[in-house]
Amino acid sequence: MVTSSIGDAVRDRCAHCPGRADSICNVICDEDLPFLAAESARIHIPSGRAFIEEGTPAHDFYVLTDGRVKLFNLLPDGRRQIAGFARRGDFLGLAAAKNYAFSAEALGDVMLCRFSHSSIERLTERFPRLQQRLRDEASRELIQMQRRLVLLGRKTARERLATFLVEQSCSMLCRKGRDQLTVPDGPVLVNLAMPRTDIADYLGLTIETVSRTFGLFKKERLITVRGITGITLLEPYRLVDIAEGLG
Amino acid sequence: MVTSSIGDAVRDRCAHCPGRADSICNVICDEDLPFLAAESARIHIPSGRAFIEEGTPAHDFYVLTDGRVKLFNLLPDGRRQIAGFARRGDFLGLAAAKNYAFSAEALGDVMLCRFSHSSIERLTERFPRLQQRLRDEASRELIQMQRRLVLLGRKTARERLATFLVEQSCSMLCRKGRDQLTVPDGPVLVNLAMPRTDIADYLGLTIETVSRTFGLFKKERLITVRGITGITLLEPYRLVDIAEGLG
DNA sequence: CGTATTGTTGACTACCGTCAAGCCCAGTGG
DNA sequence: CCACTGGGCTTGACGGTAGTCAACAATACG
Repeated sequence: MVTSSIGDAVRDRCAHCPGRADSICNVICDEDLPFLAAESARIHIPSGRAFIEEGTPAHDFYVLTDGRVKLFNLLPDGRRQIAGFARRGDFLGLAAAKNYAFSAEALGDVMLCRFSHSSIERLTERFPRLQQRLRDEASRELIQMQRRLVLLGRKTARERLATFLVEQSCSMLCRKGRDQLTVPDGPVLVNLAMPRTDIADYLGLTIETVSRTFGLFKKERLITVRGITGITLLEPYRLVDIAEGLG
Repeated sequence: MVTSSIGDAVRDRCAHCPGRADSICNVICDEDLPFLAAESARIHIPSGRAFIEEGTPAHDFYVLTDGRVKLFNLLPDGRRQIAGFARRGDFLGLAAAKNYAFSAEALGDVMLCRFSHSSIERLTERFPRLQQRLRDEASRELIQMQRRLVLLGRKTARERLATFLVEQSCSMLCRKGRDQLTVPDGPVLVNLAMPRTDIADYLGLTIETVSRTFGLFKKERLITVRGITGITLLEPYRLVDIAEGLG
């Protein structure tokens, strides 16, 4: 594959995983692509389909190459907690021992790259840097988890929704930047692209509370809403303050 | 070091980290102990002392060789969320990128083994199995985190405290078994060994709610309390049901 | 255009948080 | 030995935030 810049070279290295520049496949040299291809399989998941079920034997890892995925846990009576949303380039399956510790469902159409655990073993043997990448991925997730614990354990509904909006806007603006809550001074358009039930189950609230809190934000001129999923953050910095409990 | 059984051999392998049989040091062969010793430092932390502060540059990993540690995050106004409690054999510092994503404080006297990041690099180069161990450690933590999200996002105060008690009893009974909520049929004695504020901040509740819920459990003959920290679970299986939302 | 699904709004409720008083117990000093 | 003190825990009264239930509106879809 001929490329003109380092950025492109990295991005285009793997035909299976064209996502993030630091995606799993990009620790691998060009000449090894056939080896990589032999160890993975491309999979298409239609919208709404679950493809990992909590408690089932964990045989595979996945790299999300296109679309979005929600990861969640259920209580026996049906209460649901969404642990997070995965995006293009994300690695799925680290939160598993013998069995998966979560369920995963496509949010819209999804393309995945599947690697069996034994494939990953072979790949890490051949590409030691991959081990490091996996550890970094796990660290990144652990950091996010800590923030989510604070959100669910100690924040009010208002703070939770503000956190969510800022988080979403960060992840839209820049893939790498979503780990810190930095936003521009001016208005930001965010496309939530998920129903209210998902927002509620992610924030540990009910859809009614989510709806009411959106209403408050509108009334306070913090956001404007276009349709259902199109949200414009009018004063992102104020939302950041609210998210941190300073608003 | 002369040992009589495989179990002892594994346990005694590392003079620094005598904890779990699968502790970080035990991927290392006997003859390499001097190398390991050169890469780590033993540290004593007195009760109540904080030794990792959220947001500070992350230079080191730690292995907890004795005592207990609480890991937590703070909001600017002082609200605290305890993310978890580390025990002998646990690995600390994976939830960090450039900076630590959490603070850590000794719960009672603590002995640590400190490894700089560069030490870990050298160690993983020399002992590739260590990479695998670190990944496993991260996976284990991620699995726990998922359960904690459900607890904080979707469980009632009653369910949270029941979960906590079962969790604690599991971790007391068997170091490895704490990932599943299996308890004996008969009464179990649990020593909480932490103040109510810590329980509250771990469960996302107030100390008053924790206290009241303990009171309810007593009244329902689910537990008996000796002093402040000595709890006997009279019907562990019923507590498990409550923890899962079935009680 | 009609139906179904999803979202919004309102009235009411309940769980848990807040505030305050009192308790228990350990440690201290008279 | 006992009173005193202080910190952590418990208990009670009250209030607020978010949940529940229900009706209605908006949107999607055939």
